[in-house]
Order: sequence, then structure tokens, then C-alpha cells
Amino acid sequence: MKVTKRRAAENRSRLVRAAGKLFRQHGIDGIGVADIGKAAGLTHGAVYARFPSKQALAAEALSEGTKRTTELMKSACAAQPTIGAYLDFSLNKIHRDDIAGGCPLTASGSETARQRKPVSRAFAEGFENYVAAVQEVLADNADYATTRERAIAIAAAEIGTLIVSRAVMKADLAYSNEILAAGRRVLGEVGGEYRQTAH
Amino acid sequence: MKVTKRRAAENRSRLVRAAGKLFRQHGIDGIGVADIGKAAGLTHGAVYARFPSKQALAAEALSEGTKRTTELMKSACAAQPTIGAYLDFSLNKIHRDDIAGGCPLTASGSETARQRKPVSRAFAEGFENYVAAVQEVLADNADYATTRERAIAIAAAEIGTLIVSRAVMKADLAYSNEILAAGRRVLGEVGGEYRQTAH
DNA sequence: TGTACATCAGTGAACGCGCGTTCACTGATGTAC
DNA sequence: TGTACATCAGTGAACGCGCGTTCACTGATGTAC
Repeated sequence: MKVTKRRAAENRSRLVRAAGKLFRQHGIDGIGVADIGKAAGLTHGAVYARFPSKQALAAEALSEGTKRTTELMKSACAAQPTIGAYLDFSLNKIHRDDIAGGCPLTASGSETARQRKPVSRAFAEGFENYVAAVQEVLADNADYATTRERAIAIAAAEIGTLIVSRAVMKADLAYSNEILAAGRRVLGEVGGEYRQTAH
Repeated sequence: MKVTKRRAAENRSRLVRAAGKLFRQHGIDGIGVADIGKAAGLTHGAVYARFPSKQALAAEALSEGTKRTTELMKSACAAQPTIGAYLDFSLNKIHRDDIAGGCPLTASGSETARQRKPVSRAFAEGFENYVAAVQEVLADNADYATTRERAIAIAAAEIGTLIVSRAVMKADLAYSNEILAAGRRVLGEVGGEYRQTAH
């Protein structure tokens, strides 16, 4: 069952993308290696031919997923690099409703503290890249905190807002919308949105 | 093996508290019913004599845990009800390091979106109570958002900041500290801390 | 270009194990008399 | 207060199932000649 090198590379990246999607959807503990293999059109054995463990696959999937969403965010903000464009991209109902396709930092945030070091490292690197992209978009008008401090705080706050709005969704959709809107408004101010508009 | 009514009530609440602690520590999917029973000095059968399912126990544990931490927060802020006192209570290294004893909204945030409706309802009620307590502590100086909007945004942001600072901890402790400090500083401003000091 | 064969990507059976849940049972409690 | 017995909190064996991981094997690939 050997396969062309090209095909093998495709299989590997299909494995990583399938894992990312399923981890976001069901949690790292909530989906099995066999299902990930199957979703990529392979068996669980193929996973272990490429990755030493489920944890290693989780780390790579987290890394790939954050790169993907950070690039998406950058191109969404390319035309108008403002905090408003960033928040419209990140804090909206479509992103909230699409856990499987969304940001892995949000989907796996709480879980990551329970994973091993490589997953934590992938999270840290992914978050740092994300923060750097947020910083690009911030008005440089900090009078109480550096732009970096605000970029970190805004990125973490956005993740928290999405997590909470998703957590309450099944019980109370209106509340979920309220949380999203409040986050959007307040973080806009923190990022200098209204001050900028005022000029 | 019948037991006095008093003892039975004690066992039930010991079960809820043990479940809360273990769910925070290992995740809802990460710990078994048998281990929860054992931690309360009982067997898994005792769990099913009191709760219809693991999900029902998770909902009650989440509810109990948020009540506990909200009360703790209120009494920590009783002497000086300011955003600063609130942030000192919530966004510090001791709370970050104590997942087992900390806020269940933070420990189970990402997971909750994957649980059934009763868990989501417990999360929504717990978050709303927490928001109400945060609102008590906010300076009423909103010029761009209502106090309620800011209370919601701050509570969600605090949860996100703790989640991210915990997620990166194993890989990079200094980064974790930086995130905590940035959140502390920026959310203080959002809550009116520096403006208040300026008077 | 054609052939022989070493390589190695992927398969699938098997491993020991723990999961959530059910249920027949036990025996101390607490009530009825 | 003392006795008989119904109640029911908690036990533990058993259920079917899926988990992460290992490993002997397969057979197409791609290289050496």
C-alpha cells in the first residue's frame, strides 16, 4: 500500500486539517484517532505512521489552525486595517456558530491547560502571532497602556467573549447575542475605534 | 447500606463538590464517574442513585461552583468595591495556578459549548450572576457603553485572559505572566480604575 | 527503456484498559404499632 | 420505650463499547542496474 510521495504529503496534511476540525468540534478528548483517520480517508494506523502520538497531532493541528485563521484575519483587515474591521471579522454570529471552522485558540482554550507541553507551545506561538496581527490594526493612541499590552488584552478578551457566547448558546441565544454585542462595543473602544471616528 | 438523612444530604453535596473540583482539573470528558464517586468516599452507583446522568451532575457542579466563586469575589470586594479590588481577586497568579479551586466558567469555558442544554443553562445563570456582581463594582462613568455592557465585556475578557494565561503556562511562564499583567492593566482602565484615581 | 527488488506509506488485528449506565441486591434507618 | 418491618441510600458485578497504541504485514513506488 505504498503511495506516491506527493500523495503521502497530501495525506499528511489532510490528516492535520481533519484533526483540527474534529478537535475544534468535539474537543481533543472528545474524538478518537480512528475517526480522525477516517475523516482523512485513511485508517488510525496511518496516523501513527506520521505522528508519534495523538498529542503530537493535536499540537500540529493547533499550529496549522491558528496560522490559517491569523492569515484569514489579516486579509480581512488588509483593505481597512482598523480595530473595527478586526472585530467585525472575529466577533460575529457566523464565527460564533462555526466552531468547526473557527479559531482553535477559542475552541480549545480551556482544554489546552490540561494538555502536554507541545500543545501548550503551539498555543503560545499561535497566540503570539495573532497578537502581532492585532497590534498592526490598533490605533497608536495608548495613554494608559502600550499598544502591545492592548493587543494582548484585546486578543485574550476576544477569545473569552467568543467562548462565553458559545457556552450560553444552547440555553439562551438572545443572551449569547448580547454578550457578543457588548464585547464588540467595549473592545472597539479599547482599540481606539470611537476616538478614531471622532477625528 | 441505608444511611441517615443527614448523612445522605452530606454525601450528595460532597459528590457535587468533588465533581466540580475534578471537572475543573481534568475536564468533563477527562474524568470518570467512578473517580468522582471515589473522591467523595462512595462508589459510582451512588452517583446514579442521586443524578440521572453525568451531564446532570456536571450541570449541578457548574452551578454550585459559580455560586461559590461569585460569593468569594463579593466578599473579597466588600471592603473596597472597586474594579481594582475585583481584578486583584480574579486576575492573579494564585488564581491562575489553582484550576482545581478556581472559577468553573474559566476551567470549562470551551468545553461547555459541547455539552447538553442543562450544562449550558448552568453556565448562563452562573455567568449572569457573576456579571451582576461585577456591575456592582464598576464606576458609573460610561461614556461609550452602559455599565451592563462593560460588566459583560469585562467578565468575558477576564475569563479569556485566565484561559489564555493558563494555556501558555507549560510552554512559557513569563509569557503567561505578561498576559495576566496586560489584562489586569487594560481591564482596569475599561472599568474606570485610572479615571477614578484621577479625581 | 525494461527489469528486479528494496523501500516504506498505509492496513487492520490485537493489546489492555476505562468509560457511562443498569440493576439485583444489602442492610441500616426510621416509622408504625 | 420496645419491637417488627417497609423504605431506600448505597454497593458492586455486569453490559457493550470505544479508547490510544503497537506491530506484523501488504503491495505500490521508485531506484539501481
